[in-house]
Amino acid sequence: MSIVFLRCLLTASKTYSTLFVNVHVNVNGVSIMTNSRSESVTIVQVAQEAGVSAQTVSRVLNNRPDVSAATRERILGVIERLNYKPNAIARGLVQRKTHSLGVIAAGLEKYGPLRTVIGIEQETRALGYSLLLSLIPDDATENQVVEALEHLLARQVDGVLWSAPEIGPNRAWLDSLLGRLTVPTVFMSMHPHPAVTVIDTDNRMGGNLATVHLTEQGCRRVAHICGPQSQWSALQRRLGWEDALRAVGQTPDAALLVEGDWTAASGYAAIRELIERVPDLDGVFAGNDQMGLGALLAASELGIRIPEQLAIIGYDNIPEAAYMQPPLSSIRQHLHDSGAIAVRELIRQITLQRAGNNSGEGQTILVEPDLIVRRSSLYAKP
Amino acid sequence: MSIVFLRCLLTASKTYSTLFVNVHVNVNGVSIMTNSRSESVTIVQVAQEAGVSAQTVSRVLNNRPDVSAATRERILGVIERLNYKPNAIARGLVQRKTHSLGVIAAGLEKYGPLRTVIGIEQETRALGYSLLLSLIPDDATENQVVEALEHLLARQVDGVLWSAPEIGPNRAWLDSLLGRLTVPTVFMSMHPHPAVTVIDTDNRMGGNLATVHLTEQGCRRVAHICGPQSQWSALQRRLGWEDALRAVGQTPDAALLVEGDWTAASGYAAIRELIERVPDLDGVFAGNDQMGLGALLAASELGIRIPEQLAIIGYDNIPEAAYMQPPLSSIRQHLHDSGAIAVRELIRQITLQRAGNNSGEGQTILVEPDLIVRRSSLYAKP
DNA sequence: TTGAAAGCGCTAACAT
DNA sequence: ATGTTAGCGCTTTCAA
Repeated sequence: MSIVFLRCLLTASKTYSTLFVNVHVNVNGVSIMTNSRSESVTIVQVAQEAGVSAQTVSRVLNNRPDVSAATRERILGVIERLNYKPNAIARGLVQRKTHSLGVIAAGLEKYGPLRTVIGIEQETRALGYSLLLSLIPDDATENQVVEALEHLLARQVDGVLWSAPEIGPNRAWLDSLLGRLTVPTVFMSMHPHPAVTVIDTDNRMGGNLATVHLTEQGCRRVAHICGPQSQWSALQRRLGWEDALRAVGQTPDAALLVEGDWTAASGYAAIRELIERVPDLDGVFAGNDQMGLGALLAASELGIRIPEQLAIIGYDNIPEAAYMQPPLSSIRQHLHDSGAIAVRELIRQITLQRAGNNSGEGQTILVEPDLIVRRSSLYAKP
Repeated sequence: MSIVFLRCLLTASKTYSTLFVNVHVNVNGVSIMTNSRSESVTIVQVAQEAGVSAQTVSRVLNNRPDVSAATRERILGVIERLNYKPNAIARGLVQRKTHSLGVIAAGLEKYGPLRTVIGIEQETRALGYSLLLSLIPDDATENQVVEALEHLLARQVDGVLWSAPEIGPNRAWLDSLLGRLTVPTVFMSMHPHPAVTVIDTDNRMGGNLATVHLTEQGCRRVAHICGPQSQWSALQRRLGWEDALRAVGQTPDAALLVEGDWTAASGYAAIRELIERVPDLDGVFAGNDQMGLGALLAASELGIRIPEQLAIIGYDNIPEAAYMQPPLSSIRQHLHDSGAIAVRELIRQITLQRAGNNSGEGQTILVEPDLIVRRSSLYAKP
């Protein structure tokens, strides 16, 4: 057994081949035979061993009723003894159904997309399906997207979960995509579209909840640090903010809006910008909690007391929000649930389609978020 | 198109079926035929269309040299025209190689495991493989683990990446697992073992780096908030802490050690505990940045100035660390790289095994972390 | 350079 | 209740 230590050379390019390898330690000649190249057991071998035809074994495997109890017992015994496991690939080929779903996701380093994918995975497995994961960059080119999709389709996934942010209002792009979707597909973030099913959280409602909360605290100049406006969810949150301002008779002011990129760094920069632009700023709705964190630090460095002078609320309700200084109010989404709902909806569509009931009609389901109040938003109206 | 709004009933159980459904809006009868149930194109159809046999098409698909340029061109044209995509399932069945890898992962809600999986996914796709994702709980039972594994193996993955924390020092459990691993497997976190390949970051070195940094700042009473000691990485970080204390002539004191569960909440609680136990505490090495965040808040609430009175360092170097109050020093790991390295190593082993060179010998590769100094650890020795 | 035959492991459809 | 036949879409092997 040898132990090798690697030190990454960060100034060089990021690929493995350019890593500086530093061998430190011992080789010792232990050699345990792990797994001999044993050919795996097939249904025919089980059948022979049990003295029946492969078909009968297949019936047992698929829990068909038309097998005598005695035969079933005997076959189950042989299966156990030979440690036989059905080959899902072969089964998928003949049934034209692989019992696998593909998910195209982006931005897993962010809380929302990640939780959604985790919810998707758990429901997928709970329902007996496998999940093929395909990650694309947030700003993926059409080529990258198509490649990721073709990859999943070549694997004969039974359905696709589209968990990447919609890129811009590019309807043409979407249409080209829809043409390639030869299997049922559910989108996780997308403007409602008559031909597609969308399961999402209600970002506009969430943005509204956050902003109304601030105005109710007495804030009169509420800014918004929004996410990239090319992304549907970020756009909706901003509209929710505007709705809330209009509800108190204000016209959303461009000076109150700064676009960030979801990172704490961008939230930090946004506050410095806003403070300069808007001297009487008294509330900030950050489009996510990371940007909220950056806002908290910037305010602290500028000597602004949160929440007495400036109320701040984030979005996502990440676990860390409760431990920021001060603890950050936020909007909780039910991402895990919406991932699970999407999987169920997708499998429902797969089943329907197989039964020939292909409606072709899209449905949009929006899961409602809720407000979590912590100290950062308890503005003390002067 | 209908839009449905869902409000989650959190007091009820978490399953979809118990969600309270609230239908708000419009149905409109747009019905676009998305994808007709077109049977997909097969190699035989391409062959007929091109006036050749299926084998010749196969040769073109697999870039075999023994096809005349003219025939190749013609076939490629037909493939393009019919929009033919080879069926990877059928190919996998006959070749006994699916070009897919399975990853068993846990704890994706934590930064480290997530980045590792992202690294794995990217390298997997870059090398032309698919990735099947199987998540298990951090404290998975043997049954859950076996089920997840069997699931992947039934799908005929060519190899497995084990990215779940080793649970306890249970060698018997590992042996039972190894017996089931009928395909090459690489572990991401595991004590070195002669029969398995392990790609990991050097957590002991990291723990040591963190602690040495604190002692070099002049801290004399350095506590450690460790992760669950049943997990290999947490255990190694603790040993690194002990190494560093011994290096300055101290004997690690049980009073200086508190076990957390990686959450900010546990870091928060740990500081309150430590302050009570150790009045002259002057340094804390938190086993990850979330616990470090909790520690920062607790210290702040107790009126302890960081770093002047108490130096704190975390681990993982999450992006948010730079925006904590004060910015949190940390240990950066090259998780993305180690994920990528693991994939390469796994595919190497798959290739070797197919060539008959099954060494059966394990190798351990440790990627070295490095220290990131920010304000939280700049202790001012009294 | 190309084609015909066989078969990967399994199940659907029809036998009996 | 059980077996036989055929074939999913592709590649391998061998022959031409």
